[in-house]
Amino acid sequence: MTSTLAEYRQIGIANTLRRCEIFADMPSQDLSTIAAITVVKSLDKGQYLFRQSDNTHGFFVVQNGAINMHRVNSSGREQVLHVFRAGESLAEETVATDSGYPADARAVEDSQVLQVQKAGFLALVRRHPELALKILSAVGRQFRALISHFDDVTLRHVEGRLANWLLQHCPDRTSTEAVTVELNTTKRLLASELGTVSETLSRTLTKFRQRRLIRQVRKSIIVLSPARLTEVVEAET
Amino acid sequence: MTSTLAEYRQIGIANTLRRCEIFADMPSQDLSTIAAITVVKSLDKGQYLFRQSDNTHGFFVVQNGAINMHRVNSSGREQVLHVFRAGESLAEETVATDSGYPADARAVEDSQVLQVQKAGFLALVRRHPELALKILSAVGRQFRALISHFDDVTLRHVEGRLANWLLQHCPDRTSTEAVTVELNTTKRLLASELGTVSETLSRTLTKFRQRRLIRQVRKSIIVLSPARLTEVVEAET
DNA sequence: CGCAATCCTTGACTGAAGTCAAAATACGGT
DNA sequence: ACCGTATTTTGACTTCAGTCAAGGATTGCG
Repeated sequence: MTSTLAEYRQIGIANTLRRCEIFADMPSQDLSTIAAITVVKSLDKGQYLFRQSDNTHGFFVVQNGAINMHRVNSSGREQVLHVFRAGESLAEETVATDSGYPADARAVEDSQVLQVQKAGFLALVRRHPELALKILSAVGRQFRALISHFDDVTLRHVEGRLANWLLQHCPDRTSTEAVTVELNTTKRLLASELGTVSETLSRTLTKFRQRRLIRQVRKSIIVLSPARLTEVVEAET
Repeated sequence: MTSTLAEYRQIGIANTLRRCEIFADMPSQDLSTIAAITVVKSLDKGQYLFRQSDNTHGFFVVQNGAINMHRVNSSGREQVLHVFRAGESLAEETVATDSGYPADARAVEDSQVLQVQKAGFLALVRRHPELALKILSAVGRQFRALISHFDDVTLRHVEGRLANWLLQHCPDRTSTEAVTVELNTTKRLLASELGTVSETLSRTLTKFRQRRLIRQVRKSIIVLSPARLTEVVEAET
């Protein structure tokens, strides 16, 4: 009876892991080995998954919800590094060092995350070297994503960033067909993902509306012509 | 005769590698295996080591000189990610993927770098899994450094960044003894490392001079009291 | 030594975007 | 439907830092 419950738990975990790029093409039996060293954490909205100063005990895979990784300055202003959603992994680079987490991470919705525990994972890596390469490639992805976000924030204006964000939610950036983008977060959160504040986001959306680039209905944004928005991104000084 | 030359080359390479954290505590014989898959590249000042779109063939260790890794926006403005100097390694995360380099890299002084070739290195990793963990920990370091630089640039003012940079070149941040920091680069380059332009750096140095925090003699900056500079960093709004 | 080229400094101006405040709108719970 | 709370929008203002321009200082080279 207990063993059946444990098996279910394992299968559930394995299914989530499979949705993550690191584990996507891993044989099922290896996956259950990983599942065995994994624990589920439930977080309420607003609760911290980790803080920069915490000791590290593994890395995480988001099962559902959203985890905001960020840094805070002394006056309380927050810089969002990334918002991780279902299937994304975070803090993988901590498995090889004892230097703490790279930033703070907080649930911005009620969330469930899997924690793949460091000790067990390291033991596994020693037996399966390809696993280290998988992690390395995941960390590389994060690294490139971070750089892209970095130069987005430092090298472009809010207009360009927003246009880009909208385009990432369009199936085809070159089409001239209207596309509806659902905004399933608050604008405040979107603003901070874009590295700005809600007032500026609001004003920028207004500009786009006036230029007939978008139309807004409640929490839906209708991109009237992805192609014209693409021009905005490229025309950026 | 030729074999003697080859041996010398190997030894020279091995000595450089040893100065890099990744290879610091590696047995000499493993190091020569690495040296065997390593080539030396000489770059003139201004010459590119790689561009973002290039195919990747390995990662690099700086032997001497300085390599500026950066991104450029459409109007030509550059955001420096890091300036790598002797003993530092870069682009390690490319060994596990085929996604190109994360940014552009250019020599800002005449430089020599070692290129550890990808194919050979990957073969080695399969035989020595700990090597993958070494690389992973190096990439983790880069990742954290990049995040720190990111929030420095987005979350602090030039004043705080400069103060911090000066303090990193002081043996003791809390001392009240004057310390001389040698500026062995142009101010333009320092400005871009700090994520600003030379005019702003110049003005900020002037402010510090007026507040009697520093004194300038040619290319030397005398920090009159590291402790007082530390206050500047912490007082940052 | 002297001149050109680069680098650095200073001033005046500009602009993007953050802050504060207040009004307007949306939303959940009873 | 109604009320209280949270979110969004708008306006007025501020500020940091970038740009442009011009003058001064350094440096290296012939």
